Amino acid sequence: MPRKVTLAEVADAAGVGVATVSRAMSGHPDVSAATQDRVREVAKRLGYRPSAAARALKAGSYHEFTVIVPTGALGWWGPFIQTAFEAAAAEGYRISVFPVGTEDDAAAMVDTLSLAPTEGVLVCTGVDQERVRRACDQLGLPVVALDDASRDVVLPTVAVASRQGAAVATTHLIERGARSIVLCGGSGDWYYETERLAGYRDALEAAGIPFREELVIDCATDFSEADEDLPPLAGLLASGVPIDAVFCIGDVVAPAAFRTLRKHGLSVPDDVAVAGFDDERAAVLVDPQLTTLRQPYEAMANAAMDLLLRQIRREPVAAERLQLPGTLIVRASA
Amino acid sequence: MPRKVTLAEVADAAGVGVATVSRAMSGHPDVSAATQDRVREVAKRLGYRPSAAARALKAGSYHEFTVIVPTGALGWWGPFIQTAFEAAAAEGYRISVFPVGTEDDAAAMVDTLSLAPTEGVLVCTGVDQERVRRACDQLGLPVVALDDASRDVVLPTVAVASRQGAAVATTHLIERGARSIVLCGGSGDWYYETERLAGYRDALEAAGIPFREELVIDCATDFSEADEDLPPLAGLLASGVPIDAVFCIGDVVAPAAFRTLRKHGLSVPDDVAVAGFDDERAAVLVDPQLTTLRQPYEAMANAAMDLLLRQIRREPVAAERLQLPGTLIVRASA
DNA sequence: CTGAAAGCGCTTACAG
DNA sequence: CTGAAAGCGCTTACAG
Repeated sequence: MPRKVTLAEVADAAGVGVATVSRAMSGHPDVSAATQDRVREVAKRLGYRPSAAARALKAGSYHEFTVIVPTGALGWWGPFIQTAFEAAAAEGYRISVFPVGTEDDAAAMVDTLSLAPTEGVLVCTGVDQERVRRACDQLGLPVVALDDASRDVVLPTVAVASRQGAAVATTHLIERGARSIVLCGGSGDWYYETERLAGYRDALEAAGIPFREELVIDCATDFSEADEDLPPLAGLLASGVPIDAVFCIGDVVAPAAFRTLRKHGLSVPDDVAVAGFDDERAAVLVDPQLTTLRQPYEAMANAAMDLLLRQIRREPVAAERLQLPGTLIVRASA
Repeated sequence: MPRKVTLAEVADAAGVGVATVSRAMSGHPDVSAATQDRVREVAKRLGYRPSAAARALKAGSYHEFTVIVPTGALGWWGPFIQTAFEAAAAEGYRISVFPVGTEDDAAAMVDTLSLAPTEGVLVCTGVDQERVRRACDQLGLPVVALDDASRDVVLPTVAVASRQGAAVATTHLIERGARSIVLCGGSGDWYYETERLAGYRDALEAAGIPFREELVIDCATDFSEADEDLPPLAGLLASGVPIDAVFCIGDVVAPAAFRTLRKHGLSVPDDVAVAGFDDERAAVLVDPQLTTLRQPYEAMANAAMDLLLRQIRREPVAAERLQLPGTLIVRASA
């Protein structure tokens, strides 16, 4: 491992001034082709690597954004991060992914960020937006949230259109003949939970199917994707209520729902059609594969990057939730 | 968004010199408690955020490592990255995750890295080690690979002990009564494929069960986790060969294997016991949940960080593969 | 206990 | 087309 080579050393070796080396390396038009070639060749031979720190200090800008992602959901964000990465690269920015264990690490995260060479933060989780707002204001750091969970939005926020998406998925189940559709929903604490419930009701209403309270169950409390089964669904099935479809508020609930249905002798999709929401990895791993409402990962990533870049350029951005429509992906489960 | 506040401005506002502010902010013992408090208070009020660039330039070190991860497998690396992140933080290093689309982006990746404020690279994928070696040598950048795929190792490398792990998993199937164990393996191009095949054979031999060529099938060619089923396994079942267990060379193969078995009227684990390798997310999503050999994610992350830090400290590290033992996780599939 | 000054490695007007 | 010099924002001997 050779020690660090500086611009000055390259200049010496090439017999020119540092300014010329700097220009040659950046392809400045004012430098003669011959000099440019020679300098580049020397730089390469010496293993010259420009100091990102010196550059950033000069430019007053790091060209780096930080994306905060909950570790447990890293996979979930795969397609999103890939697009964000490309969108950032197109503007000359790198992306540094910063994994956090839980949402409550937000405070600690911001402390760390105050030392990081970053120009903006993209928070991918339902954090306490108020707290993040204060922390980022304090540091003078632009911030954008990818968040369909927080009720109160005080950050520029990007999300899927939950209500509309849930209606599309539910309507698909209805079109396939379902009438008694269970909603494996949440406890209602989060924004997307109430929105997707509303979308589910919208679809029922549009089809003239009466809403039945007993078909809406809370699968969020104490839920873990590693759970063997889904107790609330098991309870409903044991009660003898006949059902012909299940709409999972998130794909992550589907594997446990499938196991529970199978355990009760119900086959998917013949006895019970199932649809999900997200189109994350779980959707293609279950048997049968899951019909689901795909979140617009690419569009959300582009929108989030745009919101960040606009703040960098000092353009005004509103602290409101931008909701982008998803797409129904039809697979074997419905 | 306020503009950037510098040390000099804080010094002015606090009525002291910049040196004193610098010392006060870093908690230097030579500065009086009164001054320290006052400076800190002013800094906080002004929203002072030290320039990471200026610090890094002064210190000659960024305190940042880059982890290169294939986007498609982001989720797979969740537990690994979390541990790596913590191990790095304990040494005052941040970790920047750099997603790459395919393994062949390695070249492009290194170009980008030459501009990034990083002090070391952790490559999490079976890249062309020769190429990465040359690129990192050129840049004078320490590098460690997490790689159980490459045959030729020219980088300090960390991996799971594949052969031993495969033997443990296969032995477990044998202990559960299996005698005709299919190996859903690979094409043999990669190191872990031959190693896990060897482990499978070790277990058979130890149990006195003859090895049968026809039970080893290639599930790697053209495989995608989104595939409905596993054609090689379907072919084997159609041929009428009786089987009582399946060992999947990676958990990722299990979902398609489960669908194929079910389609052929075979139930898991009653008719066929199944075991996997990795213990990644797929293992808990399938029905029934998968018995599998868990990779030592935490130990691998700690070892990789240690290898990187030793290079930073100019200690010699060998370009060899360190193989760490995994753990059998027993679930319902076997 | 505190401050003035040098210097980390670049880029970019400015002067030739 | 090229170079000497200033300055980005810090930290840290050095001198009080």
